[in-house]
Amino acid sequence: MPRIIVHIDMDAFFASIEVLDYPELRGKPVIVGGPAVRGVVSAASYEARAFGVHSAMPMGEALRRCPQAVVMPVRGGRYHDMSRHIMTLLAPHTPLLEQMSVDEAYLDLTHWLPAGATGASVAAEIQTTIARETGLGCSLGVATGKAIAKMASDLRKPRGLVVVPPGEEAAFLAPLEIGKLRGVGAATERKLRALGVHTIGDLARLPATRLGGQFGVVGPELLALAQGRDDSPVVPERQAKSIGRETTYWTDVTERAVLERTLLALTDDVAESLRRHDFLARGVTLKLRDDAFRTITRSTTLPEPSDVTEALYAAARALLTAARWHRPTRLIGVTAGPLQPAADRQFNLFAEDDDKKRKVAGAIDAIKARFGNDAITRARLAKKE
DNA sequence: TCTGGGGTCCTAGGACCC
DNA sequence: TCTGGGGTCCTAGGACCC
Repeated sequence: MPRIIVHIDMDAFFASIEVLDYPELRGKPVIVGGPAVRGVVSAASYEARAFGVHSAMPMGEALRRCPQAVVMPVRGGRYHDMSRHIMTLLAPHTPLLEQMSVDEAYLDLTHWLPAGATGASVAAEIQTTIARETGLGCSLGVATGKAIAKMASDLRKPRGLVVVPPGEEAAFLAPLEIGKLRGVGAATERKLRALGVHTIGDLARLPATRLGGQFGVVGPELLALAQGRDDSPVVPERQAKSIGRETTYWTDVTERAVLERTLLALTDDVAESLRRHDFLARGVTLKLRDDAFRTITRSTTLPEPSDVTEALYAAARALLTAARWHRPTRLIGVTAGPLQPAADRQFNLFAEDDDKKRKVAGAIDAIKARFGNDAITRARLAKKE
């Protein structure tokens, strides 16, 4: 029996929420994004897209293309709240609901269709419900697999609904540009075009032997997808594997003390997130990017899995020292991972010190939860008045 | 044009063990 | 004296996605 997978993708999500909250923006080109210097576009309204503005574009370029655009800062908390509301509207349709990001989800309706309903009718109902309950538009794709449903939802934005009937997957995909295939980014697109592959249909017709070894395991996977075979499952709850924080400076930094201070603040944030989600990290990765956009990472395994700032920061700082990094720095970041549930914490004679720090950290977390993040901070991070 | 911040997965070499 | 082969873990980098 063919599966019935629905992909839902909110239309210009961040920008649409800004228009919702500030109705005077309706009909205007709206860009949600970071600062004009070193910022990028997070979302653009369709009016802004008409000028060639799209997400991930450097802000300077976006404003050159559309000087009259209204630029709004990113309000992550607001989008997150809206996302949760939308998921509660999707949940009644199936227990097999996989949230992919703040504005995207998959539903597997194969065994959850009400009598007399079809994938298309449920998708249409979802679109209507979301518009009524939130005032926001979304596009949907219905197909026998996730990747194909996603490509379908992408085809007629905004407020589209595209159904790919079972058996018509390959025909649906064939005319699309090769770069539209999920898993084909800039690098793979370049290599495929060099082989004369310009559309998904070109790839589907390519003899497997012509792919050779240059695409690794993804080669056969891309070929299968191009031919319409798409059987990855909808997985409701995925285990997080890492938690990280990074920041780009307004201007490059060379002072070691500044790098360390930022690293401590980022690590503090990561540790708090670990505790909030009941995870222990087995390792730490430091990330640095220089003024020429060259990025390096350095990672290490912790002596004991941990969720306290002191242990994570000691490791991150040691990595910074060992990296012998003296370049002008534009970005610094720290990631904790791989993760394990805190319930797996081993009794350890040497972990008593950690245990005290965890109790202090837990008390601080509680104060932040009650009075806000600014209520308490480390002496080393306190702003000098 | 001058490139954010949050992630996942794959590759490849070397260490280490049996 | 010079040498196998498999398995697993660790680390660094890169491709990709939203």
